[in-house]
Amino acid sequence: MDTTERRFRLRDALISAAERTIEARGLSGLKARSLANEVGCAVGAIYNVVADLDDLVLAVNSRTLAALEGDLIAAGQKEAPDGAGGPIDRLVRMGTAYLAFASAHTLRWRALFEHRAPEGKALPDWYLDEQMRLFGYVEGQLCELQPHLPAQRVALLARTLFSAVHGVVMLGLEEKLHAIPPGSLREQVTFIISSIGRSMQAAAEP
Amino acid sequence: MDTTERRFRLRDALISAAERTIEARGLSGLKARSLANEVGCAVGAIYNVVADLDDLVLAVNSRTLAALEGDLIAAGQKEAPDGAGGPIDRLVRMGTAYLAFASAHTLRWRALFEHRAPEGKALPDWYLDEQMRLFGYVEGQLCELQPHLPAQRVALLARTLFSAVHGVVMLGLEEKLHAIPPGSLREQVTFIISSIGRSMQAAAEP
DNA sequence: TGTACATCAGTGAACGCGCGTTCACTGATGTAC
DNA sequence: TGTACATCAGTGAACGCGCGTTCACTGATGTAC
Repeated sequence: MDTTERRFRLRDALISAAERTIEARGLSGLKARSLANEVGCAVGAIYNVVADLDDLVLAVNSRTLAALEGDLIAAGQKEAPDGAGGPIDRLVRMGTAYLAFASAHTLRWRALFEHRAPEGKALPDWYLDEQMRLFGYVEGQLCELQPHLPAQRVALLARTLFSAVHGVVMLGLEEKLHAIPPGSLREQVTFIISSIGRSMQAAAEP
Repeated sequence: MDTTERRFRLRDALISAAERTIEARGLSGLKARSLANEVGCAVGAIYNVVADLDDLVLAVNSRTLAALEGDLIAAGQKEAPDGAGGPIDRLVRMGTAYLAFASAHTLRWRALFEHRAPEGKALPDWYLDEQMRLFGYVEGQLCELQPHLPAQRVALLARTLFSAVHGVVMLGLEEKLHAIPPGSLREQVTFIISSIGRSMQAAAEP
């Protein structure tokens, strides 16, 4: 086996192990030693293949974003079962998919938001691009809803809509305050998206 | 000076110092040694008066909740300058007050949500009660909006509305993705509250 | 008022732990001849 | 094919740091007589 191939495999194994660990124990449960133990290498070996544990987290988050993106695209393209199929309907399905993803991979999803770039070192461009791409899908729907809105405006509305949904999902999945039954969480996500969506639509027809 | 008086003063000084520290450096910036240094006592003295650093954080959060509550009440009672004054209008003012509080005390406000009870030890009742009280104000407005809704339902809607606003404020104040100008953040908060509020109102008149 | 004693707030060095990262070393792999 | 050598992945003990918490001690304060 090639030497660069070995390196690649180790790196990949580390990312996967980190992914599993974060999924099971959360971002703060990620430790160099147990990671090495899991993939069956020495602690030092990690640093042959990765600059930092932070690097590893970034790689995991990148995978998570990609998976989330896949789900959102699928949800946006899927034809509505009940026949209704405007942009609002697609947004609702995307929101529901977001909730489903967050429910299924809570800790891994939370890691996306918990992770902070270590003081002074900025996030790499490719990572920011991935984030932007996700917002893009929401913006696409909003453009369809209100074709004559300036792009700047659309970007802001997309952020707002995303943030609102995100907030409901985030606090909803927190065990803290008396857990909400999953069914009503779904209902609430649907409710706020269609509320806000209709409101945006109404604003377009004065 | 009485000995219990001295204890009380030290405790109070510690809470205040912790409050200032959290406001300035965030929850993770709170250290026993620098705290002791700030109030001018030895590290050990802290533990005469407080069980834990966690205790201290709880006390600070309690104060923060009280301050926030004060602002929300004021905002809810204040008469609308433009004359409009239904429950939706009051909710909008409360949401704006929430945003203002979070902007003015970002790190202290964030500490409310970052803090986790240390594995196994639950939060004290009085703390949970304080949280509940805050939700109560939102529920009050919703009841006025839809008087015939069952209490359970109102509670859920209040949570949803709060979470949505919270999400917008939280992600809006994050520097991460290209800071949003404060003006448009305010506008967006107003927008989602009135969207959701109108939607709830409409649901009441079938 | 003075003296002896007990209490307990106050002290800060030291303990203990967790953990990321390094580094001198080893040994397998690949290359040159 | 065989031998000598160089490279570099792999090793894991050790370093270093941060930090919450403890604990043996000290000295001020309050109390009893």
